[in-house]
Amino acid sequence: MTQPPRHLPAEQRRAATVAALLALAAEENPADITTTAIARRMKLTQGALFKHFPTKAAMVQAVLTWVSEMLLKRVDAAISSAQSPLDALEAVFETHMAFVMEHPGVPRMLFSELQRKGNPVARRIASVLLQRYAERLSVLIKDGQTRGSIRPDTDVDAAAALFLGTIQGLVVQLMVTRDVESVRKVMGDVFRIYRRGIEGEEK
Amino acid sequence: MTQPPRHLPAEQRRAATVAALLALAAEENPADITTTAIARRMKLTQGALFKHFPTKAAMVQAVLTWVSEMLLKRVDAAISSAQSPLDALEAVFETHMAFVMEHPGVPRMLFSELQRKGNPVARRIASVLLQRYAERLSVLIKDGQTRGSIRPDTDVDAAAALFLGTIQGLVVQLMVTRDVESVRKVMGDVFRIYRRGIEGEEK
DNA sequence: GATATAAGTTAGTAATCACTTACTTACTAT
DNA sequence: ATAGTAAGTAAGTGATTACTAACTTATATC
Repeated sequence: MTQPPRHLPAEQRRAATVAALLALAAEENPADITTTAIARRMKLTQGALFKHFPTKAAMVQAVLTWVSEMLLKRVDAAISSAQSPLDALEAVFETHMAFVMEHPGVPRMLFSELQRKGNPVARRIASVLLQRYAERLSVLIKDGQTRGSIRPDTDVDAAAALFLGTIQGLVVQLMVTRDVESVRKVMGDVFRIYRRGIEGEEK
Repeated sequence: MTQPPRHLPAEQRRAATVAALLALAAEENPADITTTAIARRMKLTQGALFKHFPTKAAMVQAVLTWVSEMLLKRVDAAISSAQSPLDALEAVFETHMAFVMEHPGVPRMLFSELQRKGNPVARRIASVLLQRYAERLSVLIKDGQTRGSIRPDTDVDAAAALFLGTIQGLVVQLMVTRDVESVRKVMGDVFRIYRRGIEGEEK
């Protein structure tokens, strides 16, 4: 057992803080997480955190920035490796669900910050992420329509909103049951229904 | 202008507290709402609240109980007035969306409490609500399958999860944009995609 | 190996939280 | 009318919060 060294370079310590905050967000309401709890998780005193972040809000912002970059990177990779728009949508769905199941704190954190009144910087990061995500979905759906694999009368905004809804519904289920396996089992069927909902007449 | 009387019977005061808490939940993260804020909204001193509720948690529980009763009542009414399972699903969808748009604090409160570690009573109320809701959906979907209006190979749990997802996706959009009109405009199209996803071959 | 500095600890701060207590006001029943 | 009680106020309580200041330890550079 080699425990991590007491002293860590600033950048690594910041990364560790992001990880700790995200791990805690998986367990309790992000709004209830204290700086003391974050420090305890990192086996650090609370004051040490403020050598690396000016405020608690800055820690939250660091998490959201990390999530934004990570998620969009994975989503873009999924899109570019797919053959068709419908395949791309499925790949994005699977990538997103995998990311969420790896990091259950992610949707909770996002949701919590979107609800919040204060900390407009965090709200902005979260809402820009959703905007960019929706933009990519929009492109895929329109592309599918011109290729004929997606029904031309499908409303693009509705299809994008429902795509996020497929994930959200599963996330809610994950939050209630806290059972990753049951979600993993049903997620394929959920996407199949969505796919059928937007699919064109023939393959 | 007749302002409400300073002294209110206990039951009415409790109802007013539920309304105030729900109204505040529409504006900020439910976890950040203080008893002082609730009292201020009711034009009452903070101490007065504790004449009617033993703890703040009890206030939250009262809200969740109110939401549970109200939502299930409306959902059951929608189901019983519908002609077919698919119509019933659409009626439930519209009823639920109407309820959420009337009371934007509802999904936020539910979500917030489902995330929370403590207050297991509130968590239980919320999770029982979702359970009962899912049970009703399950009945409708199975009924539709025996009647042929819903594809027999549709996974019932997946269809129920995605039904909640249709609403969740719109709720998230509502939280981000805070624009009721744009949501109202797109919700019909969203349900149409869902319906198409589970529908049987012919009408 | 001395030294500068980055990283961490300890022990605070004021502000804010849920909740309480002692007292006052309004309503109701006799 | 008066007494009893329900409802509300004012001013607290200790606990907890994010954040800070003074001091200590570790690490890297020359």
